[in-house]
Amino acid sequence: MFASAVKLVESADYKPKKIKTEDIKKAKKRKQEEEEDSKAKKVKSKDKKVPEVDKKKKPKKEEEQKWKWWEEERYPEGIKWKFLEHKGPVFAPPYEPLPENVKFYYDGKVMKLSTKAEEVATFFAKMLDHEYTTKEIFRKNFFKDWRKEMTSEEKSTITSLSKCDFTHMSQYFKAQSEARKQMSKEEKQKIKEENERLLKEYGYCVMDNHKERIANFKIEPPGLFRGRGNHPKMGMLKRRIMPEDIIINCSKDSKIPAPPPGHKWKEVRHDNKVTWLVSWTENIQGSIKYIMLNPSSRIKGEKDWQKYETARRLKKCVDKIRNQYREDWKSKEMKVRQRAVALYFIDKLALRAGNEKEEGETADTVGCCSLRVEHIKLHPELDGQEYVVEFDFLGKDSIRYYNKVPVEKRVFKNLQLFMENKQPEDDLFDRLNVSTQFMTSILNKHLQDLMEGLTAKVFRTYNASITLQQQLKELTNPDDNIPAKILSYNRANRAVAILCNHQRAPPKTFEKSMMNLQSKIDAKKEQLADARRELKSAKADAKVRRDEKSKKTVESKKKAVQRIEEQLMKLEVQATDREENKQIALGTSKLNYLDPRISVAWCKKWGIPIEKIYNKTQREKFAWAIDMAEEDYEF
DNA sequence: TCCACGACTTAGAAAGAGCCCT
DNA sequence: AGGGCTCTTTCTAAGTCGTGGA
Repeated sequence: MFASAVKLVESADYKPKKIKTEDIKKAKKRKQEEEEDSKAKKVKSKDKKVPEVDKKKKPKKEEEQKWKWWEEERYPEGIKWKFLEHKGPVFAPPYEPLPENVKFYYDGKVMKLSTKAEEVATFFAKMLDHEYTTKEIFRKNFFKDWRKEMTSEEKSTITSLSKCDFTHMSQYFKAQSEARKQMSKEEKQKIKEENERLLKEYGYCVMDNHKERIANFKIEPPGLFRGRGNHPKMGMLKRRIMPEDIIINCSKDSKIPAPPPGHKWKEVRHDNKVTWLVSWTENIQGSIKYIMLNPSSRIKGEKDWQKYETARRLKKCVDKIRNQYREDWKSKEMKVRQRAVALYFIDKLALRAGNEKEEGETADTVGCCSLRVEHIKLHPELDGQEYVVEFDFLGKDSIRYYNKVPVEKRVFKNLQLFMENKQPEDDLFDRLNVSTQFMTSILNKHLQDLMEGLTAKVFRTYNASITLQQQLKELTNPDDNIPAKILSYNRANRAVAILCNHQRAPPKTFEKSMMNLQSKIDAKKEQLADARRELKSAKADAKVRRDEKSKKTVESKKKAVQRIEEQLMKLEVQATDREENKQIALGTSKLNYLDPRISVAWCKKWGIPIEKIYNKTQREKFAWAIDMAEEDYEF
C-alpha cells in the first residue's frame, strides 16, 4: 500500500515551489499574530525532519497519531498540499434485482418490471412508511423521473402512481432488515470485518508524508432526493454515479487510482490549490460534490483553528464596529442604513448572512439579508417592552426562527422606513436601484474594510464562543461536584445553541424516556431512605455495643448512604439536563462554533476529564486545542 | 464588471453500535 | 439472549463566500 508515499517520505525535505513573496509575507505575518494570540508552542522550522517512516515497516501507528501538525509551519496561502495519493472512491454496490416471488402490482394486477424501472421502484418502496411519500410534490417528481427509466411498454401501462402497489416490495425490505438484525454473531462479525477492510484500503490517503483519514470515501448511492422542508425537487431520482462521472485529484508523482475494470475516470487532475480528492456533479441541483478529508486532518484542522483566530481578532475590534453601525443608522444614504441594520441583526441575533437564492430551485428559506417584509412584525409596544421586532421565518434546513426582540428606537424607525410601500413578499433590505449587488455582497465588502478576513459568519462564531466563555464563568460553581459542573457546561453550551437556533425534533421516545428516568429517581429515593434507616439503626446499635465490629458497620452504612446520595444527585442532574435539552441540539455549536480551547481550558481549570465534554471523534477533531490550551486560555 | 460556479463549512436526520436491564 | 434506549457515526443537504471567465 502507498508505495510511492514511502518513496516520498525518503525525500522528505521537499522544497516549496515558487511562491509569491507577498504570500509568504502574509503567511508569516498571520502566523506571527496567531502565535501571539494563542500562545501556541514554538513552531518548528521547516527543515526539521518530519517523523521518518521506515519503508520496511508500516508507519508506526502511535507516531502517526501523535503528529502535531499545529507545531509545523503553515503553507503559504493558496497551496494546500505538496503530495497527495489515494485509492479513489468506493462506488455504491450494483443493483440486485428482486427475487421472483416479490411482486409489484399495477391496478391490482401483478406486473414484472424491467430491471431499471424495478430499481427506481425499490427506492420508493423503501420509503413507503415515510411521510415524504404522501407529499404531492414528492410523488409527482418521483413519478416523472421513474417514467424516464421505464421501457416504452411500461410507460404506456403505468400511467398513474396511485395505481401502483409497492406494499409487497416494502414488506420484503422490512423482512430483509429484520433478518439482518437477527443475523448470528459470526455473520455480523464478518460484515464488520469487511467494512473495516474497506476503510483500511480506501478510507485513508497520504497527504504530505502523513496518512490522513478521509471523511466520505463512499460515493452516494442512487436514490430519491430528500430535500428538507418544502423542497420543490423532493422525490426526484438521484442517479447512480459512474467512474465516468468522477474527477480524481492527486499529485502527479503519486500512484494514480485505477478506475474499476472496464471503466475510465472522467478526468484526472493535479490541483494542489484545492483540498478535495474526488469530485462529481450531482444531477438534482447540478452542484459539485466532493470527497474530502476528515476533521482530524491537518488540512481541516488548520482551517478550523484559523476560523477561531479570525473570531478572536473580531473580539478586539467589535466595539469599534458596533459604534460604527450605530452611527450608520443615521446615515443619509439608505444603502448604508440598511447595511447597518442588517449587521446589527447578524451581530445581536447571530443570524446567518442570507445569500440570494434561485427561486423555485430550493425550499423557500431566508437569512438576514434575504429577509422579506412578511418575516417581521413591528410592535411599538409589546408585553411592556418598547420597539419589539417579531421575527418568524424559515432559516437553513427550514428550521423555524421565531423570536421577539426589543431593539433600539433608531433600528425600529429604520425598519418602518424600509417597509414603507412594500408588499409582504418584497425584500426588507432591497437594493434601492443603486446597486445590482445583493445585500450580502455589499455587507461582506464593507466588513472586509473593517477588518481583514471579516465576513458575516464570523459574527456567529465570535458571539457563540464569547457567550460560552462568559456563561461558563457565570455558571460554574467551584464547590460543585463534577456532574454538577458538567451540567453547568451543558447549560452554557445550551445558551449558545439557543442563540444560534440549533434545534432538533424532540426525540420520538422523549416522554417515555423521561418517565423512565423519573421512576429511576423515585426508586433511588426509596433506596436512600432505606439506607438512612439502616444507618440510623446501626448507629444505635453501635452506641449500645461499643465494639469494633459495629463501628465498622456504621462506617460502611455511612458510605452506602453517601454513595446513594451521589447516585441520586447524578440522576436528578441528568433529568434536568435532558428536560432542558428537549428541542435543542448541542452538537452543532460544539462542533462548529465554540472555540475548543475554551472548553479545554475550562476542563483543566476545574479538573474535569476532557472525555466528559468531548467524545472520541470530537477529541480527534480538537486534538490541536487539547494539546495547546492551558487553563488560563482566554478566547 | 458581475454572477454563475466552485470550494468549503455547517446542518439535522437516520442508521448503527453498544450498553443496560430483564 | 433479547429488546429497548442512548450515544455515536454516517450521510448528504444546505448554507457561506471568493473568484474566474464571459
